[in-house]
Amino acid sequence: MMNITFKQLRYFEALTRHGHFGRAADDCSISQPALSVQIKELEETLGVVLFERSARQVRLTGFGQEFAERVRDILRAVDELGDLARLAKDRMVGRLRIGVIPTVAPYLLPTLIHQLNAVHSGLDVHIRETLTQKLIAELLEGRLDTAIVALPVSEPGLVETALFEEKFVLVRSATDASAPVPSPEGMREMKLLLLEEGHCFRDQAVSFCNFRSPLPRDGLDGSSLSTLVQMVGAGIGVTLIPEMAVPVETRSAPVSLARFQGDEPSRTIGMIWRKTSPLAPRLLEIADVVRQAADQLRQQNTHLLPARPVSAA
Amino acid sequence: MMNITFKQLRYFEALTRHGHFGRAADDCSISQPALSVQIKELEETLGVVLFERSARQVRLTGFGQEFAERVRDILRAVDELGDLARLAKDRMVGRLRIGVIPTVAPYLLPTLIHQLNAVHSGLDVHIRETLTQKLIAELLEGRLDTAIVALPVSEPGLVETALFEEKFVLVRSATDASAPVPSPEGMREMKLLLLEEGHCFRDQAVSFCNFRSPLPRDGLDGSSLSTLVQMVGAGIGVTLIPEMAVPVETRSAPVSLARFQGDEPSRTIGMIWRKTSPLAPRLLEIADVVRQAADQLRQQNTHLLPARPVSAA
DNA sequence: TGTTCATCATAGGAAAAACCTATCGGAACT
DNA sequence: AGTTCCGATAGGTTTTTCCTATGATGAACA
Repeated sequence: MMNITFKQLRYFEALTRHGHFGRAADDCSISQPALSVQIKELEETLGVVLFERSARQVRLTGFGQEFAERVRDILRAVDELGDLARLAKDRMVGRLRIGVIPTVAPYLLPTLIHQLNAVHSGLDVHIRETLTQKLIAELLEGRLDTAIVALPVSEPGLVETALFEEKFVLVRSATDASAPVPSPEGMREMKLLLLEEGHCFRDQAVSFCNFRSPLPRDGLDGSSLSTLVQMVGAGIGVTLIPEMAVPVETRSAPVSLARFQGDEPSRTIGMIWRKTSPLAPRLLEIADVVRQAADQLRQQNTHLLPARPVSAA
Repeated sequence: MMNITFKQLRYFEALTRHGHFGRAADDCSISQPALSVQIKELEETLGVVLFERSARQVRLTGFGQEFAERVRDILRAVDELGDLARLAKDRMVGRLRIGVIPTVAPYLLPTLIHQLNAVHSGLDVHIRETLTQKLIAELLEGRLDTAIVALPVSEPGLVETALFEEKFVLVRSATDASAPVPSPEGMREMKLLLLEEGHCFRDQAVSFCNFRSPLPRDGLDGSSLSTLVQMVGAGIGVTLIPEMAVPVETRSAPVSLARFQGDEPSRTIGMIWRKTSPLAPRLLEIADVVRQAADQLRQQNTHLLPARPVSAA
């Protein structure tokens, strides 16, 4: 036997309102016979008569009344589906799950979240802070919509877009403030404090110093940039941090900052998401917001950063 | 633009369950392309992408998840419509509004309601007791499903079916118990107590006695059979009541009963409903139940009724 | 690195459903 | 009786849905 269709319920509802086949049909912009047939088919499908037709009027049966109440609820729910979609289409709406690496999150997020709320109010932002590898895994599993990491990630299945570049600065004990800035090679002679394994920033720092073989483990890896800077302030060694971390991390420790000469070390921060993500257009907009947030941060912080020494050239 | 259809929602729901176009299509007993097309059409109607398709898996988007929850609710509600109808079809169910005239209601209803509950449990019986004219009006307005009245009513738009016939018996003061039973003509010499205007039973009594002109109003019309019998017991006059009323009404008054000789007065009680009523088949069943109830009443009461005097013939 | 496999999308024609115009039939009003 | 109103029915047309066949793409495999 036939199935109940949505049209039938719409026609049924119109007929309950008008109590008249012709007028209900007009209301539905179809001919009267079309409506008659659909109502009849609905009744046959149900096996129950919904209307009592007399020459004078069309009236709901007892069952029809009960039926009509439920139908109204259903039609309203379906209309709401459309509304929901229309809203989701216009303003960006719903959950947006963003992953961020630990060496970026604490510095970028306050500004970023503020901007996101301003530009896309109604967006429900969820943040996940963890290492790049986990972010990529969660992204691929569909548990994140996008992630902010250091590029490149070169993961097939993901696309990446650059957001900004950030240079690394040298953090030394305050007492070393006037000492010459070492070259990358010179760094090898110094006690360089690094983040734990798994942080991409660790690898970036190591790569800059051209260490060839695995570093001797000395048990001094820090779990955050904050820890590293505190250790430097205690005179244990030197470290690198990204520009963006400067205002937050160097405020409360007796350290001095220095830029490198020549090619300064740096990394590119970017956004990644699944190639197949239907959010892609939205994510491009989000990426713009992130760029603006980073710009804003940079401008606020310029005065805190050390001037770049003029190269000897 | 297209409208959302139930098919689309059904297909959508299947796809959320299987996460695989081919298997979902199987589940819906259609081909994979048919399902693909419908899902795509749904997405286009909404203007929102519901699924993220990758080579490995088909996953709901954030919006899709929200959408899916609502869709599930809607589909369940639609299925319940079918269930509701199936129930209504099988056992007789829902409201049944019965009107009954006052000279029948008090005697028939206790037994009838009991029987109805026994035979059609789940039937929600509403009773309305009032005069025939009002019953007919309410029936025509659709505020009653059927009525139990004295036939004929001869109302175009209504059909009638006979239920049972009931004879009228004479109620006299207990002191008149051995007096001869008067003929219809003899009744005219006696003080006959009647119900108020509007009761069909009044007209039936008057008609039996062959009164030609309007009766002189003497302010003694009773509002119920019970009142009339009490008045008879007080020696004010005589009256007629239907057999069915005997057990209830003559228990507590000093009156005697007598049957008439020759053609006993009587009336036919029947059921009426709108010609157009879709309940007609059900009402025929109900009518049978009423007949059974009346039979049962008659059997219970035989011993209380006076024997019919042998005609002089 | 090319091949195969799995999976979803697209195309074109066929089947089914929905619709429209015209007409019938019954009830009510004149 | 004639007329009007209104819903049901019939026949043919348009629209929608579906199926088979095939394309396209990315993943797994050799």
